[in-house]
Formats: sequence, C-alpha cells, structure tokens
Amino acid sequence: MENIDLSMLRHSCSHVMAAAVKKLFGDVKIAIGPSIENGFYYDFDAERPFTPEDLELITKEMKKIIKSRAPFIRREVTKAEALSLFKDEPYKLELLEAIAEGETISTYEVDGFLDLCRGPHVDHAGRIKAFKLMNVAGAYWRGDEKNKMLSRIYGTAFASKDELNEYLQRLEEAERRDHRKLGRELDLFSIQEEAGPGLVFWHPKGALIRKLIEDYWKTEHLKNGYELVVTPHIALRDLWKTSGHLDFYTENMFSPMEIDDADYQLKPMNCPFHLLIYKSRVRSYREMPIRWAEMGTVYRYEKSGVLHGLMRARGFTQDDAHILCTREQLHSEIQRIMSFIFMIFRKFDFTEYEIFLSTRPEKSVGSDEIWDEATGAIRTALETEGLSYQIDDGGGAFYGPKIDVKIKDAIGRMWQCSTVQIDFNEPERFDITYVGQDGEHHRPIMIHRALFGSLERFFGILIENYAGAFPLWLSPVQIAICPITDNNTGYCKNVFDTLTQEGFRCSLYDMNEPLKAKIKAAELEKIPCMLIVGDRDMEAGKVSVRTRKDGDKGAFTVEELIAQLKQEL
RNA sequence: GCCCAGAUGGCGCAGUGGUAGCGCACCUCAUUGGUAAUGAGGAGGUCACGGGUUCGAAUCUCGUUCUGGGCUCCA
Repeated sequence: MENIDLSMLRHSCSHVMAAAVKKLFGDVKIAIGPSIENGFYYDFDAERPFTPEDLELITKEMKKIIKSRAPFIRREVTKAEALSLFKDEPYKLELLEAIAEGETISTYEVDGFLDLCRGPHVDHAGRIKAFKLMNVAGAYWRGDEKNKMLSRIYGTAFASKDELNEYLQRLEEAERRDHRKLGRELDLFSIQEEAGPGLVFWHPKGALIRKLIEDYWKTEHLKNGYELVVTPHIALRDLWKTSGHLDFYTENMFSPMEIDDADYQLKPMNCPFHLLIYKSRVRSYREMPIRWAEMGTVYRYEKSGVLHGLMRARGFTQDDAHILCTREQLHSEIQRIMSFIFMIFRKFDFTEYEIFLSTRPEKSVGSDEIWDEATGAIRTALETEGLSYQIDDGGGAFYGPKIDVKIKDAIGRMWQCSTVQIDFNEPERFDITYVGQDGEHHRPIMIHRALFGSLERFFGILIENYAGAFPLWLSPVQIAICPITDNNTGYCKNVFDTLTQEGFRCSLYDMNEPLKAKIKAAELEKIPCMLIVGDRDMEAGKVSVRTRKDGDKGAFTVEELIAQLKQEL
C-alpha cells in the first residue's frame, strides 16, 4: 500500500512540475495538481497544447529545481491577501471563492512558484529522487464536460529509482498483456471499421472459449437453483416507457426503428423482458424465489471516446439474472449470490476481491423503511459470508442499493465485474405481484445480478489475466502434435484421432518445417501441451511431451498422457 | 461527445512533393529435421475515405470515419 509520504512526495512533485512549466511557458494559467493513485498530474490552461518535446524541456527544468534543493515555503494568508496574490490566476480565484471567510488559507512556494495549496509538502525539492512525466491529456476543468478543456500533464514519482523502474516495468507488462494485441495475435476476436465501432466479432478460437465459459456458467446456474430463459433482442418502444428506461436511460439507447407503423427498440437491458415472463401468468408465493438467468445480448450507445476493445463495447452479452423474491428472502438470496460469485470466479483463478456497498443516493424511489431493510440485508449477508467491504455512500442506483465486486488479476489490477442491485422500482412500474399465503397480492423485490458483468469484458480480463496462456480447460487448442519427419505423420494422425475421440482439442503440426519452428509456432500460440513424435517414439509406441509450463517432460504412452491430462482438467 | 495524437499489404514498421519499400505471416519448390525461426523463389498495397493546393500528393491543406492516450460516463 502507498503511504502518505508517497502521495505527499507526488503532490510536491506536481508543484515542481508546475514551477517548471511556469518558468518555461509564462502565459499558462494553473488549475489544480493533486497526487493520484500512481502518480500525480497538473492541469494547465495553455495557449497551445504541450508536446512530447515540451515534456522533455519541463523534465530538464524540474531536474534543475530538484538539484537546487529549492525549499517549500508555507505561508498562511487571509482570503483578501490570497485574492490579490492570485489575481492573475482565474482558476485559483474560482477555488478561493469556495473557501469560507476565516478558514485557514495557505500557500506554498517552491523555486519562486506560488501555489494555493493546503499541503503538506516535503521540506525541499531535493527529496524527489525518482520521477517521470508520462503523457499529456485533455481534462475538463473540475471534471465537468461543460467546462473548458485544460491540458493535463501526468507524471509519477517514487521514493527510489528502483521503485520507479519497477512501476514502469509493470506498465510494460500490462501493455504486453493488452487484450486487443493478444486478441489479434491469437486470432480470438476483432472489431471492424466496416461493421462499426464497439461491435465485437468472435473468431473461431475466441468463440470456442466463449462456448466453454457459457457451458460452465449454465451448468452451474442450473445446479444453483436458477432457470434459464431466452428473450428477444428488440421490443416495442412502449415497453421501455413502462420500465422507465425511456426517462432515465435514453441517451444510452440506440435510436428506435419503425416497423409496421410501430417503434421498436433494441434492448439496452434484459430486465423488462424477464418481468414480462413473470407477468405471463399469476404467480404464487410458493414459486418464490424465482431465479431467471440469461446470456442477454444488449446494445447501448456509448460515447465514441469511451470505447475500449472488449472492455467497453456497444453490443455485449450480459450474464444476467433476475431474482424475484419476498422481503423475507432478500437476505438469504443475497448471501447465496455472493457465495455463488466467488465459487464461479475461483474457476477462473481469481481469488482476491474488493467489495463495495453503495447506499441510497439523494434522488431515489422507495420508502426509508425498505431502503434500510435492503441495505441491512446486504450488510448482514456480507458479514455472514465473512466478507469485508467498503461503503460508497450515496453511490447506489435511484431504485435500490447495490454491491459491486472487483476482482484482482495476475498483475494486481482491479477489474469491476459483478454487480448485484436491489430494485424497488421496476416491480412497481410493471405492477408485478404474487399471491401470498394470505390470498392477497404482494409486491416481490427484484434483484438484478451479473457475475462476469459482460462476457466481452470478462473475456478481455481473462486474456489479460492469463496473458493469453489459457489454462488447459479453456485453451482453444490443447495439444499440438508435431511429427519430426513425414515418416511420423501417419502415426501422429492416429494419435490425433485417439485424443480427439477422448474430447481433446488437437492440432496437427504437419507443415513442412523443422521441429524447432513447429515448437516455436506452438509456443507462440500458447498451446499448453505439445507432443513431439519421431522415429524413437514410434518404435517405443509413445509420444514425447513438452508442456508450455515445464518444457520437455519425456516420453509417455497416449493412455498415460490422457490420464494425466484428464487430471489437470 | 470533448482535448491531443495517429491511420502505409494480414501483422509490425520505413518512407516529409517526383506515381511505394523492409521484416514476419502467406503461396511454391528444395530440404526429412529431436524441443523457440532450414534455404531459395513468388504473390500481395488505387498509402483509411472525400474535397483542395500543385505540372505532380503517401507526403502540404480542409472535412469525414476509425483507432490510441485522457476527461466525463460505464458491464
């Protein structure tokens, strides 16, 4: 974990950077420059955007300031003094306006650069031992897209050069694992200009992995008391009026299409469809809880600038489910979902999580009582499961509280996948009821939940987590069979047939290449198991096994190999 | 959507005013090889798209589309 000193160091580094920028480009106006998770930034309002060459100049200037060990000088000033000190800095004046009269206002000066800042800072710039300016980006003043776009310079700083290098290596590793790069190299998926942005094409190998994931998902859902449903991709637009999506979700929906004088809408969510199934007949308390799951493909209009490979697409498939239950069942259902989530993730080698509980926002529907009850149900469910969680106060949806789960991948990055949302709104809007033991109609509570979030995103995360080297059960090709000479090809074909009959996915490497080239090709394809077959093996009735993980394992009979592999699955 | 930067054969890249080149992949032939690249040959691009400037544009310019890094938003 980062300690306060590191963030202080980074904050100080951002001041040093601003000092350098001010010295080099006097006409820029300064905005804000905080430390952030992996470094710091400073926002400037500049006449022209910064270039990579500018960054070099700024870096040089910063090094001078650091070398001079320029002290950070703190001064407390009155609001009136501050207003006059920063009279030429409109962004600082705006910040000052928000500060109440009488509140402590402090300034920090380093190398002649004065900034309005609460601090704290290091005592002098010489404390900065390792920093690097990373890149330039646009950023709205105060993060509001209605405001002016400022030029932001990102940088990072560490306590030592070694730590900085380690961080830079981590970034390189992330780049090496980028699912867009691996997706192309391993021929898993593509996104094509001719078809439109944010639309994913699953190639045979990617589609096979998807099938394996879906099969596993469906089997486990059936084992866990869910039923599977399938619903259309479009529906009459009025349905989305009923659900309320037309009011609060229009900007994310594809435009309607007119068919036979009626407007149809491509679905951005699956829930209304599941509620229509619910409403298709009268429901009894005896059926509760109802758990309906679907691989539901949805289409959402996402702003062009946010699209990102598989992680953020315009068409994607949610591993969606809706649980309709009574108030009494809420707690046990949530608990059940949570343990289900972790069971599923374990299969994909994810074992570390961060859990967030989002509570009631300002604008919301439903009574205080039901919010308290639902939020309480979540808390006890999480606590019963022994899960620690963080609270996102007021971060819930307007229709109910939610749990978000982030998973940690092989190189320590967190990814938002699962979401469990309680909904008091939609059952109301669709007026769904069940007949209780008392013969009266009651309103069920609805839980929306997705484990993977979307298959596309989860696939992207898996690619990056495994760096493209999928475990045996998920590998599109599990075994590469490499004859050494043409002499061995016939024998290899028999091995191929035997293994294929046993359910293994094999590929015969009978191209006219020397063995080394075949091995290299299979390694680049990240195939977990390679069989090398030469005359020696044929005579012994065996195959030589080489694994992606351990290299040369020696010779085995095909039966021994099958037994071994089945154990690994 | 906004700011900045890009777009050259399937992929990775070179080429800043005189009508395109390299490596890998692909195809053919030779080679029959023991754990990450055998050799030779061949084919493949109206340089993202549409205007403009120019005798002449991959190259300069404007617009569009898409991609990348951010902002905002999100599964």
